[in-house]
Amino acid sequence: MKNIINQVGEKLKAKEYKLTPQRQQILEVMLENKDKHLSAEDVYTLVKRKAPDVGLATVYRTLELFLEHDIIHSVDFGDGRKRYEYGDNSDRHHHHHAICLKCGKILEINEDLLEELEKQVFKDYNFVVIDHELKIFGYCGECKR
Amino acid sequence: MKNIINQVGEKLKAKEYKLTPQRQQILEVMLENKDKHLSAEDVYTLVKRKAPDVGLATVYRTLELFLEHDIIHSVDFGDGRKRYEYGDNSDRHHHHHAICLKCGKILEINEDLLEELEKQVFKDYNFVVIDHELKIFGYCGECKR
DNA sequence: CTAAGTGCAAAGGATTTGCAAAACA
DNA sequence: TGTTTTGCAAATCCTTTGCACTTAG
Repeated sequence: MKNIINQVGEKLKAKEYKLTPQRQQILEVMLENKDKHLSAEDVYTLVKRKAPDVGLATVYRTLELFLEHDIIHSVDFGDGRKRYEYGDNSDRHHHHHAICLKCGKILEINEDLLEELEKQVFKDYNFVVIDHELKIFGYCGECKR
Repeated sequence: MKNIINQVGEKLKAKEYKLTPQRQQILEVMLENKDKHLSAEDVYTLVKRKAPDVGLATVYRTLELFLEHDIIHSVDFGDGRKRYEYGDNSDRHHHHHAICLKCGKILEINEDLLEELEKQVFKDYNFVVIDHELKIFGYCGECKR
């Protein structure tokens, strides 16, 4: 993980940004929670545990910065807040979410099931697909009866 | 259209709700803009033209009511506000959006391209699909070069 | 040293809510 | 008449911004 932090540090430095302790802590939190979908508030709470002095505004500003540099990406489950995940957008192309309507659990669907569909959209609508975002709603194994 | 308004009126009355003039105006606006994706503010502006006295809160409350009764449904393009369309959720199942990254135009993709995918998600993840929502990002015919 | 980054508190935008007045059934 | 519904304004929630202070490089 140290490795990744350094890599990201280089990535930022290359673009005239500083890798401050706050940014590093926020990055660590994102790395430690790769599988979660953290809201800004969640990140704030987690970072506070390591560094009680960080401000919420810094968290927002840092997430925005990471977003611009494709260090993280954001998803929106329609619950009124953005959620963030470590990893760049190219991952997202092959990574969708199934949201359980009963327990709220979110499954990662890690296949790209939409290649065929993209071709079809191009053919039928003359629309060049760059990215897509798919949310699936239903019942997970535990909640269906 | 009168027809549809009456139908919806019955639908509401059957459930102990009243079809007030305000609600009727809001419904008319939704019907006159089937193809658009109106925000609450948009609806408010349009309704004001017919009935200058309606309040924004009433618009929000009415949209919420219509949503609960499957008269309209909502979509979220991630721009920080909900958007509303006439038609119930069963339409949505066969109705997706392609969003142009350059001009912002939104194309309706009116095919269900995801039947196969639903089967696969059930098989691979033991997840019963009730609904899905697909957003496609890219360049429309006019904007691609 | 000095531009970039920070924390705080205040501002912002979308949506919700409390409440007294108004209106449907 | 008795609930519902309304309009208004205030409140709320998430996010952004202004500003004086601090810090990384």
